[in-house]
Amino acid sequence: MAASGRTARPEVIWARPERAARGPRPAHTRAEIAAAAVRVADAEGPGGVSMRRVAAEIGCGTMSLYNYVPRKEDLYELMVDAVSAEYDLSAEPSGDWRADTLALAAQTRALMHRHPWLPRLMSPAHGFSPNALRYLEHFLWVLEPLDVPGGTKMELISMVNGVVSTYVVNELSEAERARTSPFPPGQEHAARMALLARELSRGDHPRLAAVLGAGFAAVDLDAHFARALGRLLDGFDPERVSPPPGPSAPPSPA
Amino acid sequence: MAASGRTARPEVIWARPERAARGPRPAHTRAEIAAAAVRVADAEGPGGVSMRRVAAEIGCGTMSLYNYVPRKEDLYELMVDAVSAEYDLSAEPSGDWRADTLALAAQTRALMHRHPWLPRLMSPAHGFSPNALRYLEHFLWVLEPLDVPGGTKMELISMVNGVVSTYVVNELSEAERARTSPFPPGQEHAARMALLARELSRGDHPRLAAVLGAGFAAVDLDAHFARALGRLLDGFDPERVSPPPGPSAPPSPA
DNA sequence: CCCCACTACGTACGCTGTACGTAACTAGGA
DNA sequence: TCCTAGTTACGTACAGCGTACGTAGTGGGG
Repeated sequence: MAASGRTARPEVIWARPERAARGPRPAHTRAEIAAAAVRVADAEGPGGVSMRRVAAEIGCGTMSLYNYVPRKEDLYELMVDAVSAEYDLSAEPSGDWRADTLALAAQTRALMHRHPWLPRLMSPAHGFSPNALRYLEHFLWVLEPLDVPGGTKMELISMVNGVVSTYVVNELSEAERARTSPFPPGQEHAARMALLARELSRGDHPRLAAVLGAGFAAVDLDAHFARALGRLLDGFDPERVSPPPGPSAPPSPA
Repeated sequence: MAASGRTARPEVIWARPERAARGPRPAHTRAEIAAAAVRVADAEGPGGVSMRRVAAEIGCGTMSLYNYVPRKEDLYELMVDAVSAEYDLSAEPSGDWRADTLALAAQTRALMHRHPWLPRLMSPAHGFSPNALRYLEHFLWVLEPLDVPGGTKMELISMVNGVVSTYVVNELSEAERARTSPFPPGQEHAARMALLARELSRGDHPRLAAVLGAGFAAVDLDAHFARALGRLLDGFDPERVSPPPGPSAPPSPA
């Protein structure tokens, strides 16, 4: 009795069988739908992904989509899993967990460059899609030479992905803004920079003015990225970090 | 001629004067509007923040809000700046940049706990609101004892905030999901965990099964947080990291 | 063979951001 | 002092959204 019928299914989409046992064969597949949604998001940004738009893309009525995807959130989950299939995990770990981790991070970065909506649509609430499992398993394989507890490895994976995500979002924010903004490209950014310069010239924020005035540009993004991640990994490497004086965080006795 | 009238202003909201020179005095202030929006977001989640809802909250017509906030995006910017005012930056840096940075990160974490919508609404495209400048300036002050170039300090700030954001999003994801989900609390999470267990018992993903099977729970979140951030800072500390063998990232010659 | 679960899809509802028109008001210039 | 131009306030309207629901039609298991 409780919550029967067509509504109120707390199910995870991965628990639903792709093909039902009884009825006529569905006209589309999950992969097809996910690919269509990814195509739309790539072309028009995440805001362009609507149930109507995706349904039109695969050539079916809007509400038919709900036979495959109970809620829009699940469509997002399908999309994230679909692009996660683009990871090339064919190579065996080299034994150098640091280099392999950097390579995985570079793949994630490239993935997010190909699909700029990924950071926004990826959520820890999704977690554990088929390709996410594949990825995690491979990452743990890569980390096997690293001599730390399993929980710490998960922590490392989470932080690496967080840092990569943060980095890419920063990296792409201006481009994405330019795409979204209804104004001539660069105009908004120019306005922001002019305002910032005016604000900094007021004399408050002297340290910020010094740092920003020293010149933004001419940074090698790839090297920057590798360096930032390298720093993070340094913190996890028991062979590189000198043993902490205190237990963990406190640098000196109180 | 070009784009005159009431539309097409590429202006940043912080460049608009709060009170116009000519017309009647506005009935509300920016701070009042931002506070109302924050109140709504705190109570009903970021999805509850609509122009109509906020307008009703301050007791004015929907379209009147557009006199203060040209686009909804700007309302978000106001909200982020408003809660950024909650940073307590009154204490002078202690000279121990590590401890001070951890304290700032703890403030950010607490801020995000108070306002769980913050990570989602905060965007690098906003950047440089008044309170963001205050925060950055103070952070750079804290980092003055750290002997690295200014650009590296900005990198550190960005990465610390990215890691904190990632950490808190992970930390709060289940709670947020429970608030959003139309199903009984915990039911969805339980479904996900059951599916995960079933999937892991299939025998693929042996490493993941080993790590996750070793027990999730009973972790001290605060210690976890401090440890993760401490690791990150280790990577920036020239006194703690042994000098890298190669130029930067590559661990050994090819 | 037949039944019924399942697919497909049109309609409709409540919600969103916001463009636009109009009326009231107020401060600066004549 | 009055006039006028710019601003505030706000109702109406439109396009688009997610999705609940009703209704045909279809095809595989008992």
